[in-house]
Amino acid sequence: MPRKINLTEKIGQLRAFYEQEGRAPSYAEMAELFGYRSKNAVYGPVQKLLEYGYMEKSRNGRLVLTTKVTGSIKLLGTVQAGFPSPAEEELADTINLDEFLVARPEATYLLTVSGDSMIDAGIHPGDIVLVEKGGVPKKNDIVIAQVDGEWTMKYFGKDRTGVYLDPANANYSRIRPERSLAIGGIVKAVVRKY
Amino acid sequence: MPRKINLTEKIGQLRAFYEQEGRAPSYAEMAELFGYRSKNAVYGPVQKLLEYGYMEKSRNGRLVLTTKVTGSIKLLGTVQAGFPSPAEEELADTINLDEFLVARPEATYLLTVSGDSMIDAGIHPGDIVLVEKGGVPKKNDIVIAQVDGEWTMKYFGKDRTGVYLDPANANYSRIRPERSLAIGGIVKAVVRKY
DNA sequence: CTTGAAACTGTACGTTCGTTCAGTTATATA
DNA sequence: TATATAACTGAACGAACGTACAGTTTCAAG
Repeated sequence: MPRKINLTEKIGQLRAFYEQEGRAPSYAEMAELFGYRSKNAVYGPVQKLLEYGYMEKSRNGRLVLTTKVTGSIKLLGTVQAGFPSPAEEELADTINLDEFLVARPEATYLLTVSGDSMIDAGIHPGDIVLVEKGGVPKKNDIVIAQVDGEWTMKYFGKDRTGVYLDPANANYSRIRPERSLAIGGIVKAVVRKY
Repeated sequence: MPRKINLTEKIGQLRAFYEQEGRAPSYAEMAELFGYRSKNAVYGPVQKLLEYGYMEKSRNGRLVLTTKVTGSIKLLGTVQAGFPSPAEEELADTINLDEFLVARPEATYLLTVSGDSMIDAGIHPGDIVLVEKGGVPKKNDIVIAQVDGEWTMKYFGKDRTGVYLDPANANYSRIRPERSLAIGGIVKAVVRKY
């Protein structure tokens, strides 16, 4: 039987290297990083890392680290089921919030929320919304819209009469555009920072 | 007077390269990317890009792109003031949500919220919270805590009697740990994806 | 038009890159 | 203990790398 190679440890070392250098190590650097005396020795582990999606090969043969290594947030397997104990450490992939939240980077921008018209949807003043331009809004999507010249954030809706916009706040009421309606984008995510 | 070089265009080209290759281009690749016939010609622009923080030099002389290029969300200058028109395009740096939200990557993990005990704070079931371990909670911080053996998310508080935990839901009431209290972490951000 | 400064070209050099190959070492199973 | 298998070493190769330098082109100010 072949010897066992500890991938988890190497992933941690790659993570440390990336945090310092901002790039993937070369084969020679990996040899040093992993404690080999020959850079040829890393070909095995690299093959495994490629297979499991921790790195990819760029067009010129150079290696590139993926989100599973470069992401900044640990993804704990037990998160969903219960709360992980603070003692629980080690391994686990990392995730990148951008890739998680942003589908079309070139069409996405941020807005800081002002006003409380969507507060019953859990969107508070000061929150940040990720808005994606160019899509076609469906019923109950939250949209950024310019109604009769004024920008607002509302639930999108449509019926026989036409398009309407609903607030998520009992103090405001449904809006029906009289002259013009422009959709600035669809709200894809809300972020609140404490 | 020297000729003017268009940095904005080059940043866009770098962004496109990074999106495809997942790494920074070499000097030769930059020459091709920017339309120069000599890779020496890129030294000027690179100097500017370094100066303005769009790239950095790694230890071995290789270039590394920064968040301003690799980030996935456009940062529009006019966001705060009004809503940007969908037509508005071009330039502007990009931002990376991870760097924006996560201060200590090695101590941060994600939790999916279950239950409605924090709903009045705009934290709904299914939302994702970023939890940072190891800090000392202050009054009104939202914490993940294990009280008498059970994990909950609550507002943290302290008075003469000791530590207490407040829900953000009128249907629940203040909790005072009777036997044990363990702080699993402090909630640093809330993310909701639609 | 003249001129000077910067942008740009083309070439060269030593280093590091990814890759290959022959040979050695280590270890789990028989 | 013997042995097969994979891990690992060390050396070699052409290609690509970052850097340096001398020379040419470009363009705006005088």
